[in-house]
Amino acid sequence: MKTVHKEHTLTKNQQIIFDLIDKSPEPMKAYSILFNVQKKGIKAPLQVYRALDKLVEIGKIHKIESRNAFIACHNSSCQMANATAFSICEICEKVTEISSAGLSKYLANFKDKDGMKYSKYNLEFFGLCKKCKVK
Amino acid sequence: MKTVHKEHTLTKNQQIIFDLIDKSPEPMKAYSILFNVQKKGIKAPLQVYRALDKLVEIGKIHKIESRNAFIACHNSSCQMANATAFSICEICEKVTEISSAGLSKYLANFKDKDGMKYSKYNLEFFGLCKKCKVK
DNA sequence: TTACATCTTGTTATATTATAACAATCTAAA
DNA sequence: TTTAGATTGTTATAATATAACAAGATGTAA
Repeated sequence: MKTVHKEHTLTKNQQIIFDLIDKSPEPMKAYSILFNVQKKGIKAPLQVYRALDKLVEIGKIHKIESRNAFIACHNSSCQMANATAFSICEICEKVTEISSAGLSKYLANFKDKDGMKYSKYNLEFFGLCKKCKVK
Repeated sequence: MKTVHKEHTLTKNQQIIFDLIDKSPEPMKAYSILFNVQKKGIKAPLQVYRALDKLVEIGKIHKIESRNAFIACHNSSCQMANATAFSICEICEKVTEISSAGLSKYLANFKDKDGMKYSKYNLEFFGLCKKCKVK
């Protein structure tokens, strides 16, 4: 029941909700998650939001801010919690996490006009996915 | 009453709401905007959201997705509507629009692993602003 | 000018997303 | 085994956003 690393130990609710998001082919919204886990005893929005907050915090999932939806992290789990990039299809709403060493290096080293650096960022690209482009 | 370019002509509600946001030193939330324009006859959330939608569409304002708040565009107005970058202070919540030719060039030319390019994106950097860093 | 299409408005109601507050329970480590 | 801290369950409510529809304004073309 326990994993080796404490930082990855999920509580029951967290595990249930993570499993659901992880299996979903698309980002899930909080109340859709709630609906799906009610049969497992999670009945209230707060129970969902608390688990989501924690999962985001430890990097197991990410929030797609422009969609108010959540997806599981597949970039060697939890390392990318503070530096995320996604592509979002404006037609089918497919979301893909971008893992590009070049991009993350560029952004982590970016200095604004005051010379300030930022190790934490969220980038959302919008366009058409391959499938929708063809149509 | 009319400006030279039709695409910049604002309706009464749009103008009232844009002026308010433009004067604000910080991003404004929809219901705070509503509260502030009620004395000018804008009484319902939908009137605010409709104006906001239009102002975002034509690039006069931007939405800070992670904060559900809106700020006026100061990058030669409306040209940056589809390619936005901001720095956000995690303590005082100060938000600054980043206008960096290098950054926008890099992101506009970024290709994902499928070779796909995206002309539209939103980037939010998080950190501490100068003032909050000192404290 | 008139008539039409389109856009914008005003309004009520409601949907969706998220948090406050607090008592009870569980868990990990001393 | 006790105690501090995290997590849970629960009710209520706050904050953000859209649906639906009637009425009014505006541009344009005959």
